[in-house]
Amino acid sequence: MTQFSWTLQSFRQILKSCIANKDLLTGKSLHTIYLKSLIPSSTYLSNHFILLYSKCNLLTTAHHAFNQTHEPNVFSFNALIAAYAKESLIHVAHHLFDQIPQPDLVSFNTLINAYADRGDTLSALSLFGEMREMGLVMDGFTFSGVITACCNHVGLIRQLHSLAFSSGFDSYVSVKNSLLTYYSKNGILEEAEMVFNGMGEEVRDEVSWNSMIVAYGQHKRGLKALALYRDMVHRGFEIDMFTLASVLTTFSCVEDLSGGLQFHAKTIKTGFNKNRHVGSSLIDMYAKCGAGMSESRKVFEEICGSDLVVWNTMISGYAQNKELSVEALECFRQMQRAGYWPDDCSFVCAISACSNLSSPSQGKQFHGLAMKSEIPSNQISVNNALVTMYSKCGNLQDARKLFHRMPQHNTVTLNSIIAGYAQHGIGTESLNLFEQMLAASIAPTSITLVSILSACAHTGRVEEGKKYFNMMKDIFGIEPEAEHYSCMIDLLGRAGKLSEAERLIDTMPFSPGSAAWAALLGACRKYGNMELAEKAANQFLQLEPTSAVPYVMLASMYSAARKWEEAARIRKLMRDRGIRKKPGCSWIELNKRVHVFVAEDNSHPRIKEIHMYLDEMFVKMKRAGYVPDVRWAFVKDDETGEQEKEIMLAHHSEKLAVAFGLLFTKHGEPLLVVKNLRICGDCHNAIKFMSAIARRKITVRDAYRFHCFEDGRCSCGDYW
DNA sequence: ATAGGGTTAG
Repeated sequence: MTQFSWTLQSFRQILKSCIANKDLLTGKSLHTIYLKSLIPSSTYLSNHFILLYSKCNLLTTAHHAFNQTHEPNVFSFNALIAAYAKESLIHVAHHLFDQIPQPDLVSFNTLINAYADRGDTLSALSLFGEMREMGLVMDGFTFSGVITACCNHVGLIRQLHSLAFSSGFDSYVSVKNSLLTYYSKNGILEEAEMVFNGMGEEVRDEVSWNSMIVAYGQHKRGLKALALYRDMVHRGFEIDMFTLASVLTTFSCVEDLSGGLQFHAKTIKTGFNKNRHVGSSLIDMYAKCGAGMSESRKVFEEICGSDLVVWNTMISGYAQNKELSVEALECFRQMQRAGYWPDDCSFVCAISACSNLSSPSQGKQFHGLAMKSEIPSNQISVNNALVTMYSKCGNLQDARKLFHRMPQHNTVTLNSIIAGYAQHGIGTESLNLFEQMLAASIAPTSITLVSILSACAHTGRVEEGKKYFNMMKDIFGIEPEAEHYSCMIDLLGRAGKLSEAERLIDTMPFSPGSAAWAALLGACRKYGNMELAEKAANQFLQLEPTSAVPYVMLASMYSAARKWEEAARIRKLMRDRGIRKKPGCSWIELNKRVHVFVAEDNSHPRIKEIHMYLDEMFVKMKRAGYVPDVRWAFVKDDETGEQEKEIMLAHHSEKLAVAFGLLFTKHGEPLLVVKNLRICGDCHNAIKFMSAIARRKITVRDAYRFHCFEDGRCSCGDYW
């Protein structure tokens, strides 16, 4: 008898260590021995086999072990429910839950947490209600789980807060910590602070401190976050990878590269730079603080055993540095080759890279791949990225189709489609959707307003723009930011209301940024207001001393006004200061390859044919009434003749790209050309003629909006 | 109970 009980006990002990070490091999042989042995079936042992298989992600085996359990108890059910919840098979988990004769606290907590993970607030809450009706005892885990499940609903969080208070559950630090976290995530820093301060020194633990650091970072309070970190060090708290990762995200949020560099050194000293969480925070920090991706890459290569999130951080870094979008897609493929399955996040980043590139063929490929991989939950963000992708690839029809087919919309979905219509100059649709949004009581965000105001600006809707701008603070509760003011200055200036635009810039509640002055400068150019242009250019230069934009603008304005000496003076100034015009660059996709053209650059292999084609085209265009507008030729010296200027114009990158497209695609096929800067005025006129002569639909996406040329007309109605 | 990745504008 003693012999036998010793065996059972040794079984228990070995099995426990197998679970702790995820030692499947030993565990499985133990299981075989157990089944064949004469040991009477023990529910306790069976349950631990279920746990083992669940921990090793062997769901089917775990279920099989459950079926072999002679008298499954609540513990057996709970173990299996946790296994299914881990695999996101919540329906099965709930079905099992329903079969438990008397679910206990752990059963409820497990299922509530599973629903919280999926963001299913309603199901979590109904379980919580059931518990209360049954009078079942709760604990801190129950509350933390329900709070997590309500993470997007401030109202519910407040209610849970007061319930926790009245029932005494707020004495659990974990409950306070999750309240703090979710108040902050919902944008209410004050309440998070109140929870943190209300805890008092003796209650706060590392989790509270780390959570509060993250909260300050999320609200761009970099100094506060750092002060808190120093306080932690001062008080002798252990600085672990949680703290380091939390502080690093703060640097990303406030784009503080020098602070980030200092912390990088700290992570190397402690060896945490090789940790996945800390490492990906470092990668993200470098990517977001404008250090380019070379630093990120170095960190990436030092991480011990990367995982999906680390890869996604790299992909997203490349995609966010827009000019590295090709590298983003390359990184996605590297990840696949390394054996990782892309998740929704990987797809969002890759699709966004396709939007940056205006590469419809690759975008479509990712669309298909995402559909095939049946991404669980959060499909909505993949679809949002796709809506933008189709729109930015000039295919508003498909963007709209997808929008209507989507099973669910959120604010980002609406922002995306509203922006799509705005960029295509279809102001009516943007405003319609916005009104629908308001009617459905969906709160617009600051980004929605940027899109709406720019939709008004692109289509000359001055009164509506003013109306919405004035509603921002009082009706929508959105404080106008620099971007909104720039839109308004653009809106007014473009409509010829220059003095009103100037008044707005002078009466802004904070000092205007470079974008505001650039908008005013653009308007001055359109209306030939030299005096105001000088002022705007000077202000702009103070903020961005290395930019070529104001020089180029002023020089061309002086030339247009036939003030040659002034134009020459500006060009000399620019030369003397060593400032160079950012080269215009256009690209077009053909047979899944991107062809890039730079003005005056003859490196494309087919450039001879392109020039010949353009020569012939110009003859036809001039016959149809095209007159080259040499004001748009940016000459470097002052002796350039008219003839030479015309040739320079003819070699602008957008004309080269369009000509290439016309030459090498099937007749009738629409073209999409993308330009890094704003389209030039002469090209805008020329492409109208080209669209009529070649009978093609030609879409040009510039840095600002879409121009869709057809039959000699542009969709912008020449209002740009 | 805390830490790493995402979509929208300009």
